[in-house]
Amino acid sequence: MYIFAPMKDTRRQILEKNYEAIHEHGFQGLRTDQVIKELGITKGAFYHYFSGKQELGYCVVDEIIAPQYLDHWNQLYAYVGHPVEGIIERLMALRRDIPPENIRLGCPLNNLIQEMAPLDEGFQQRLNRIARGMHLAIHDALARGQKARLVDPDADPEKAAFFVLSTLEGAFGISKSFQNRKPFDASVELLINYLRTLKKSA
Amino acid sequence: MYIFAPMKDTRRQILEKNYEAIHEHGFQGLRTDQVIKELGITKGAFYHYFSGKQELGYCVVDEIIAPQYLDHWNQLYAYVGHPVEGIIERLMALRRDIPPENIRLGCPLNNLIQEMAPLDEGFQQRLNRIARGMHLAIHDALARGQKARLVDPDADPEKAAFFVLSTLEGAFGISKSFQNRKPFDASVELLINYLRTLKKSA
DNA sequence: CTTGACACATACCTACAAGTATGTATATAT
DNA sequence: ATATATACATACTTGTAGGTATGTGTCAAG
Repeated sequence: MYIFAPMKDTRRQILEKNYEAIHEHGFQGLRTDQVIKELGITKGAFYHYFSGKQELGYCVVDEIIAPQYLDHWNQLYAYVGHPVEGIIERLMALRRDIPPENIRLGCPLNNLIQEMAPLDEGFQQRLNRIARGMHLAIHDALARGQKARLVDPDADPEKAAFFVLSTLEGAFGISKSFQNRKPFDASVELLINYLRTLKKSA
Repeated sequence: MYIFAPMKDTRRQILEKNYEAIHEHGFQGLRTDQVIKELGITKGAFYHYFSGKQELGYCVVDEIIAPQYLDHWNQLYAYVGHPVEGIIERLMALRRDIPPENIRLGCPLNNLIQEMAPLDEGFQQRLNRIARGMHLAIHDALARGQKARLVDPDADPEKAAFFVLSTLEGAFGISKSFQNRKPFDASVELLINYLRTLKKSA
């Protein structure tokens, strides 16, 4: 399968550099020629792999952003132990591994949602598919916990999952505004406190 | 002071239409000529009142967005009663009065922060001034509550205020992604539950 | 009554960013 | 050996968004 190596390489490079540029300037602010220059390639290469800017954007979402987020949260399904602790562990992993870049530039997923969701149906659907995947993973974890009588039966897994998502994405946004990770850390900390209250005190 | 009436009118119209357009397309996606056309005016009028697109953006933030948010949250200082109930009341007012438009298009403040904060120092400072104002109002309410022994003394007003802001802005973002107000309502509901736990059970 | 400031209107300019058309080297299949 | 597909490179086109330059009507003050 050597044959496909060079193709995948160039295409992947285009995707990744554009991903970074989108993270920095947003999709509307993305200048494809600029990225092409930085990569030391030409328009020929770009338009050989992508029909245009829009399709490139879709591919960045599908092939770079979606796997990142879904892989992270789908690890909940493999977590052994109290489901609530699983969610907490995912949040702590996030807080631990967050690059300073993401404080300055925010969460790539959140950024794109805020910018593109109302403007482009294709973005909207792709981005919401990711959000739904994250919501489902958290929802399922809590529901499993309830079945196993490990989670407060009065809790509403759907609402709680929305709450977690909102606070998490909001935490990125507020930290970006303050250019400081304190808001992020504080929000995640209090979110974790809330999650602990869902553990059945039995 | 009749003299300034016609001036203020046109300028205000330009500001408000552009505010709406920014809400819809973002600042980078804003097409000033388009708005000029819709208003039935010409470039002469626009550039008479604003030196360019950037200054227009700054004025929209300062003269439309900032007052909206700061007026809302500064009402906390006038609230008589339990400070935590004051915050809850502000959240419920928000949930009650939120136009469907803001579910589709998101929170104008949050949108601009995510889009412009890392791109333009002027936006960053102006937008963060608003966020700091909101944070301060909530922080002060909780601190007053602690002084009056109405709020759990172990609570951290600064962190709690960040938590409220994160969840609230995040709730807008997630609802925008789902094109549905359920995530917003759920997040605000659980946030209110959390705030009640801060009331001293004395 | 005229002079200057204000509040616009009209016409023009131009830089850029997206996209297109076409050429070419290499490799693979037949 | 030749045809065909791949993987790019080069040069060109084109719409447009932001901005400029300049003209004009009105009004108030001196």
